[in-house]
Amino acid sequence: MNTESLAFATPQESLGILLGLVRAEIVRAMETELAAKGLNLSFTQFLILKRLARLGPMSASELARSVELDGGAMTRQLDHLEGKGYLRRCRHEQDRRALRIELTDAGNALWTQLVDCNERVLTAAQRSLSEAEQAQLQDYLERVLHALRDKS
Amino acid sequence: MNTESLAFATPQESLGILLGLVRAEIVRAMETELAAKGLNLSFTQFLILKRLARLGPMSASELARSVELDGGAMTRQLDHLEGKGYLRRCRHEQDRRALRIELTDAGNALWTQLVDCNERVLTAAQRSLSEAEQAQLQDYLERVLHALRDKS
DNA sequence: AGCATATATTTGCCTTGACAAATATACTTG
DNA sequence: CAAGTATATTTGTCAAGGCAAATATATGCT
Repeated sequence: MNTESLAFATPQESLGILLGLVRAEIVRAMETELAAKGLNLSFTQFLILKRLARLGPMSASELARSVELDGGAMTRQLDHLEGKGYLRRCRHEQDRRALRIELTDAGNALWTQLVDCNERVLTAAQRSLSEAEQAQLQDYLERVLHALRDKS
Repeated sequence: MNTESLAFATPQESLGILLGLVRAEIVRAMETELAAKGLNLSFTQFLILKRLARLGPMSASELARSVELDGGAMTRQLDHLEGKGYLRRCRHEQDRRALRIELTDAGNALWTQLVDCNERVLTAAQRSLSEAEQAQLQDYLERVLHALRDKS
């Protein structure tokens, strides 16, 4: 180039941008890991599977809320994941409006692979932070989140 | 509800999700602030204007890289912002392929309003963190970012 | 100079996610 | 119980962004 106005990188970013950059890198890294295993999953799909694996069966809207995904978008992701055979839409016993989304055996099997990817990426991302610092980072982020949500 | 399986909130989220949640809240808050001032700007557009105001004129692709936005998407955002009269596409003196994007007077005037919104949102977001903690959060995030980028 | 390669911008195509409307149930109150 | 309101899921529509192809320049090498 010429003017050498290095606009890239991260020169004292404001929080909003910085968060976006970090998140984008994590998403990218995760999807790369997944692709390396021959898995064709988006980060969103990974999150959905993670929730189900961690918290067990739940309704589509609970799932949507927990991942901050729109209900409509969730319906379509469920279509994909059900199509791939990783989960099942069952009837909800107490509420006939709702579904009970549960992992299939294939879904559970898949999860064991995903744990791995997840682990590797998070470890790599935080490798320059001590255990204490990692905990602190998490704490700070949670406090920021609460501050934004409770506009008290 | 029934089962009370509180899947919402933020019970020990992994970094990826947490970052997404925080960022989403910041974006939401910023756009709300903007709308409150009668401004119809997306967070992305805000970022573009911010870059130009802070770093001065630069090419479209420098701008795109610095906001982590795809080149094609940038072209379209520039269309919008130029249409609203906030910026101008000029010829780049040294490189006839490139553009020199610069703020118009209206764009600079707008920026003085945006600084305000930006300030308010970031202050609110970090209000439960001390100055020292805010700096530390920034530092941690930058370290994570570097760790992810330099896969050394 | 001639050619191959790299970069800047634009455009077309496609996917994702937000929002709103439609439908089916649930819940709440008079 | 009936009416009104709230919630769950699905579908249509739209805007935003990623990717690839097209075009115009630049740059580097021979």
